[in-house]
Amino acid sequence: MPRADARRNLDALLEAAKQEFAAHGVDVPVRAIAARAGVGTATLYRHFPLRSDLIAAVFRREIDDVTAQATLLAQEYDPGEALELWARRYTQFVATKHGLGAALHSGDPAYSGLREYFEANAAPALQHLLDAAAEAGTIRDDVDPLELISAIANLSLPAPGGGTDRADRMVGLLLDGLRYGARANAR
Amino acid sequence: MPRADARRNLDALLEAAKQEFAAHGVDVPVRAIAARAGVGTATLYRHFPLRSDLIAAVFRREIDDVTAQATLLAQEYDPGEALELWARRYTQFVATKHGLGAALHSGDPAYSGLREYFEANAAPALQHLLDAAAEAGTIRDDVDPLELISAIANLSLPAPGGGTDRADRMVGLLLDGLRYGARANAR
DNA sequence: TGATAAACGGGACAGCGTTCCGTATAGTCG
DNA sequence: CGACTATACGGAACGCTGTCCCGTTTATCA
Repeated sequence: MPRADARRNLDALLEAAKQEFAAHGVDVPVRAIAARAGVGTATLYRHFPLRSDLIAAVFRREIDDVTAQATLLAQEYDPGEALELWARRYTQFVATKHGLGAALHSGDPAYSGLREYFEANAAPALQHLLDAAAEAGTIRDDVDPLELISAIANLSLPAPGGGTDRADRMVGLLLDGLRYGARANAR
Repeated sequence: MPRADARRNLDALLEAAKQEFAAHGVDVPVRAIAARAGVGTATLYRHFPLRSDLIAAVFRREIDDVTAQATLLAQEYDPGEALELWARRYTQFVATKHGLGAALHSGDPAYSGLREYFEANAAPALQHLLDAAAEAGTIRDDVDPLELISAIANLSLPAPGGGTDRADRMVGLLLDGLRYGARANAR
């Protein structure tokens, strides 16, 4: 069992990192995170040997949030509606967390674990939404959740030019594509 | 008129940077680029006041290459074929130049000029291909080249998991989507 | 309460982007 | 052809980064 202060500091670091990332991006210096958490840099590095480990841990938390929302929406809304709502939130999620997409696509092996975690958790949650909607007949049933989630993520990458309008339009188009073959089971 | 040695060094720097970027990614140290070019770091910084300026200059060159290929293909192939071929090469281009997509989407104002250059040059070249193909009746005529080029780029971002298979499949799907409404002019 | 393993803070180190400044040289003019 | 000068040069210096080290503090438990 870890010492109580160690656990306190770990929580403080995760929270401080989340705030600093939101305020100044993932490139914020580690010292700033440690300072906000009220600990020394060595304490940070004891819990997260690499800077990327801390980033991964924070994003893992946020992936958990998104996953949880999927199952929540599935319980409270009609299948088709739940899928639509979740896609919208996911778009917002990716567009907001500026570093996430970049980290997942960086190819840096430091984030391969994060990618696997993402695929292992978010994909099944989406699969559940897709299955329910397909059974209700509102969408086609031949889409791979991993490819769909990846496509949504790519389309949601923040375009420096404008707001999230473009992403919303593209994702809407994608969802219409899902509805296109509903019940028809056409290739 | 600039001094002859200055121009020589500028060319050497661009070539060295291109090679270093290809070999070690865009995060390669400035000193390594200067060393390969056989100049001091100050010389590099005199020509490119910011590191990002050098990156932008190299990518500008490569954007020129892609743009030139579009007009070249338009002369040598049927409209539909030229579009297909160019899309394939563009996919390869984005997938290979690991830093390009990240730079264009980073939101870093240092690259906003690069983005504008890209849009000002590549988009018209693609527009030309699209117009020709639309006139030949092989594709629909209601697509914005900027959105299409952006979508292709996003779908072509290298997926850390596998090769370019996924990107090829997604882009192929997109092109099929273009062909879908050909001559029908259906919304 | 005192022993001790666990955890701590902050300074040290190497490497990065960027700047400074004394030196060398390409281009020009007598 | 040779000297003069603006231009360009190299490399050391600076500040900041991620990461590591080590002497000190503290939570835990007999």
